[in-house]
Amino acid sequence: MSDLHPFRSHTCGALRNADTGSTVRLSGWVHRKRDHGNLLFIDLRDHYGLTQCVVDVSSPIFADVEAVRPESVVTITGPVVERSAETVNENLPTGGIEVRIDSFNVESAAQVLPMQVAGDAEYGEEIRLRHRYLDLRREQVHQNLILRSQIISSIRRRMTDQGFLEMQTPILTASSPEGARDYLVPSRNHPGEFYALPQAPQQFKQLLMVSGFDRYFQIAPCFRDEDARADRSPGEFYQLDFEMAFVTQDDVFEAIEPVLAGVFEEFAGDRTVSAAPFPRIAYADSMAKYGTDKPDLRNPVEMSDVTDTFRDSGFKIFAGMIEKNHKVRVYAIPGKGGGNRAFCDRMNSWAQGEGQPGLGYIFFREGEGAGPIAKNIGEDRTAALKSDLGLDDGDAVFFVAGVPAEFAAFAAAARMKVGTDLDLCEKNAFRFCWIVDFPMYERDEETGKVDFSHNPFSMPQGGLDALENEDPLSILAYQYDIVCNGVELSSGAIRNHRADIMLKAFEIAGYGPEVVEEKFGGMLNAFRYGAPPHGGSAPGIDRIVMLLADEPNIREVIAFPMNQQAQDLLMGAPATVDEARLKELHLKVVMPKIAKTVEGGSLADSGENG
RNA sequence: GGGGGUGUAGCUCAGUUGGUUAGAGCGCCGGCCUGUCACGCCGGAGGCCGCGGGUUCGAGUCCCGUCACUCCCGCCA
Repeated sequence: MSDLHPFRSHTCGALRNADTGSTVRLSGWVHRKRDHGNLLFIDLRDHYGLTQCVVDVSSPIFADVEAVRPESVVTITGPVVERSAETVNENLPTGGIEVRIDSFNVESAAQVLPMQVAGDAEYGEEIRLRHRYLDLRREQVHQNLILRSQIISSIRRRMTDQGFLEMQTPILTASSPEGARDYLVPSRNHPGEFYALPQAPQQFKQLLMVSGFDRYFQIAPCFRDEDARADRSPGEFYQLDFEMAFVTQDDVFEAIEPVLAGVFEEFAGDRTVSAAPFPRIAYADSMAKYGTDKPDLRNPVEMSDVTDTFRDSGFKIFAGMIEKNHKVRVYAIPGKGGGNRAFCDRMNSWAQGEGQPGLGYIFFREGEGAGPIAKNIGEDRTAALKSDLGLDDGDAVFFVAGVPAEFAAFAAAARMKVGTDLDLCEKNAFRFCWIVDFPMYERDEETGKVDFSHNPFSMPQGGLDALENEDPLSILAYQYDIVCNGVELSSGAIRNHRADIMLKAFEIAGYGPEVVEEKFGGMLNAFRYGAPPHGGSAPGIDRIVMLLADEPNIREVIAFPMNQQAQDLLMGAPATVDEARLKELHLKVVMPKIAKTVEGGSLADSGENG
């Protein structure tokens, strides 16, 4: 017995009937205790599994075992015993055997737990994050993190196999051009100056291309000081950041499609995955068909423009809108199998709940269209709609009208509502697509100013010539997103590698050369000494894991996430620091003045003594 | 910065029209139990009903404010 390892000869998932008779040592957490008074079972758990251990009252250590609390860490030594036929547990890989507890050592006793590890009770975010080490012992999150590790390994292998070099770029750096707020780090040696944590390694990876490395990737931490969402981790997240030299947009797609398709296939289980090449959808087409640039292609419903059907029609609301404003369009959302008044009414009241005046519809039965709109536009137009949209008796069609940019979000939601409520969506599938041909610029509706619609470092289609001679708002960029099941996994671009084109591109957005030189001078200069045409992308690692783990919240696939207020409840971050540290960093804290009404309506002084 | 939801025992939640002593399950403590695997049975402890104000004879419940958490919009690839 003394020749056994001090902690374990086997893991808790290892023992089988063939081990019967051997003396083993196991260490792990007390998962469950079943105390029968004179007979006691412990399910001992470690990373690898569960093993039932047993002791009865005849043993001198019975009282010790009886006293141990769940989640204490213990070491158990004893013989492996085959279970009798009636007591075999088919649900456990180790269920054919049990370990008789001959010696029992408590390595670390657990206090009463704030949350239980065994079982599948639901706990609030706050308690889970505050005691994340307990939460991470639980089956599901533990499995998610194993999956995350395997996915990242798989990605690394696939990228390396394709000739990409994994390289590291600085964490303490200067502000990058992503457009989000930076996290700043004060400099001790340079009073009044700050480093920024990278929002993405954007400029560095481009500089690596200028340096001649040809194919780079990194599982890159990215930092953005913006508010969180269920699918957006606060503060920091990881991207599969990659860049390639001497490539066209198609070359980038061909390089990354097999990586993503391969990773998804490897971990999809019985779910199906789009085969490469993924469909490529122009931004404008995506907005017209799906109302969004992140279409969920599991939903087969596609919208179409039926403005002409309503122009000068008897349905005066739409006809009037069309006449008044040439930008107004009417989109049809077909609903296969939704051709009954109950469903159409339900959609209509859903739309009202969304803040819309309602949702117009026609449904088809007994060879004709029913509902107020059908009556108003007449039989001929109704019949034409039916055949143009490929609808049959038993189907419905819904209409949204207005300026497309304004109703897109609602139309997209209505499309998804129709698809899910009529059970039209594909299940157990990952459907990828590329969204391409994003506009280079957009007009800010409030200021009227033309600005970059995406990353300012994208190459405009048509190059310098387009920038000099075309309406900026009509210029497209070599800018693309990859979308899976309605989740935007990444955006990327063929970059602008020419200083002259870049200066012109910024000029159109209202930034003079001095601004560009000041903010991006390093990269601009690099482009003046021979830069290869290059491009890349950066799929979000957390979102890939989230999709494959089938989790609705990104915090379920991150080991130690912050809460929605970007606080780490476990480590206590952010936190105040000593005055001495502030002084060293040449910082002085000015607290916000919070106007707080107290009894007499006077101001509290809580903000004054920071 | 804005909107919705939630806040009651260590945890998850119930709590009627405002009504007298605020409940359940899990956990915890004690007792019984030698084949359980969500063990079972009996008993017990445990409450600033988020906090502050108000209405009322009376507030977990109604009103105002505030804080926290969460989801969404803004923001953000």
